[in-house]
Amino acid sequence: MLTLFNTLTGRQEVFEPIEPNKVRMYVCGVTVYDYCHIGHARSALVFDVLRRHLESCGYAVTFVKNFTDVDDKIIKRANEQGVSCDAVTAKYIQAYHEDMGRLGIRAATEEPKATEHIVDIIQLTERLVAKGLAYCVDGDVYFEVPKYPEYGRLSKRRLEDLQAGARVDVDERKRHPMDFALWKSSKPGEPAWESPWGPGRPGWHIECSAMSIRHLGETFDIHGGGMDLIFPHHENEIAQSCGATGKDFARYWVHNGFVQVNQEKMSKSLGNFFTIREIFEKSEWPGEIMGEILRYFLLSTHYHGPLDFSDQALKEAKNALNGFYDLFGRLAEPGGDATPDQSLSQGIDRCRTAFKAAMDDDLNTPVAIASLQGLRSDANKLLGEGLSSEGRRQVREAFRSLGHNLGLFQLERWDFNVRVEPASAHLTLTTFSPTTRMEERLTDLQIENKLAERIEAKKRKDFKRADAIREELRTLGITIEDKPDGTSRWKR
RNA sequence: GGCGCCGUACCCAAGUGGUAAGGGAGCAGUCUGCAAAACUGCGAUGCAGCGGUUCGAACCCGCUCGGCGCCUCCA
Repeated sequence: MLTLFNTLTGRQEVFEPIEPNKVRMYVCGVTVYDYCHIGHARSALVFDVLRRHLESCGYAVTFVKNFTDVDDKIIKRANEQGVSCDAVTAKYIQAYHEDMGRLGIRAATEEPKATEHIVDIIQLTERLVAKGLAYCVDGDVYFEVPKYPEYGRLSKRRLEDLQAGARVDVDERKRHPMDFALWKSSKPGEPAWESPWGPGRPGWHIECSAMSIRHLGETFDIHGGGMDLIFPHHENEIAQSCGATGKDFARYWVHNGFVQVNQEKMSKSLGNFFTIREIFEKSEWPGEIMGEILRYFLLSTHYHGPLDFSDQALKEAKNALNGFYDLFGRLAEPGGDATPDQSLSQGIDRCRTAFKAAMDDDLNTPVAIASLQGLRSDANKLLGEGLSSEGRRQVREAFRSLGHNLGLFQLERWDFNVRVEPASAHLTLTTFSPTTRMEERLTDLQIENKLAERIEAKKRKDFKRADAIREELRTLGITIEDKPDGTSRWKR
């Protein structure tokens, strides 16, 4: 039984979908005017994992994640670069898919764009005007916040408190300082669509209301996004949607915590943010592995809390992952013919049960990972006692199927232990220097040949030569492990 | 000024009333020609501090200290 922390009620609640066996979920995506940073990655990953878990619980999940492709920042960026807004948004939407794809984040069921829903947005705005909840001034349309008495319910704020803290110059044409734009008249050169109020473009909040209603209906199950969206964005979405439909909007509101650097929120103004592609580009590990490391790192903390990003944290994630793939490597080697031990199936069952319980408990991924570590430990012990081929297959399969819920353990091969120089251990925005360049790497065949030579040397008891070969490979980032039967295995 | 979050061992991190999961790093041992990996053992008498409630608190209440976020675009 899945429970989720619901921001709306401020407590963890049992999840019950509106329609049995079906879940409709909307998550606020990104404004496409720049490359995504690791904070975007965390949010995308959290909801990717939520979706995977819902599916593993047997729900048919309709997952909608939008792109905001009309916005002040996009216009600014287009002007700076002397290109059209379309060019800007197309570029960063593609980059989004590339970056998230490298993290193993699956595409949503629907990924609507604001510009494709102008009609829906205008119609929703008209409904609000007709109901007297919105008004038009000089071609702009504003939502009149005091007309919606529930305003502040999600963010637990009172209208009076908000006014006291207002630090922004208030547009005098607005009836109330907190009123927000549904529709903005366009200046010359800006993207514009015809509307009952003249040429203009949508405000930020209205698009999510329009798109979620279009794709999921007026009331749906889960609405998610980063913590910073609670106010004002989600608060405004609720006001618009409920105001227009008179019905409940989303039933469960799920928000993920921030990625921080040195205990501070990553932000452009502080200059302490890392884009996803920069992390991949500067990584000393191959892309597939870096993706899994990042994923493991991002899931090693509960989604609701803050998460500090650092070079060391990444390295710890990588070390932890090494242990798993080390095991998988051994599991891939042939074992005996015996029927798998009973303790094996008990170990796997124990892990499955613990894993499910952790995920059901508000997506407690750190505990879910701990359950996998427990199975790793069990499997290593069984391996020491001589696990059969069938047993090995079963263990690997358990890791693969459970790991699938987190997007982990799907790789066939894991070239790890690429050497890292201590000097590059500080991730100061520009470091991440690879020690072993790809072109310097030995091919598998070259390594096998070296290994064969070393085994010969060992047979001759020429340990000096054997050690020299091992040292030679070690400097190239290859680690050799001798097995009891006289043969060796290697890894990067 | 208002609203809210956080503070658990060297590091990361679970735990929301019943006596501190897990991982990483470290140390010791087993194994090994030597290693590596694996396995075994060691590691918070205490959960920022001080009070209070309770048979019992990291968990509840109060105060203090420290850090952070939101109230403006923001995952």
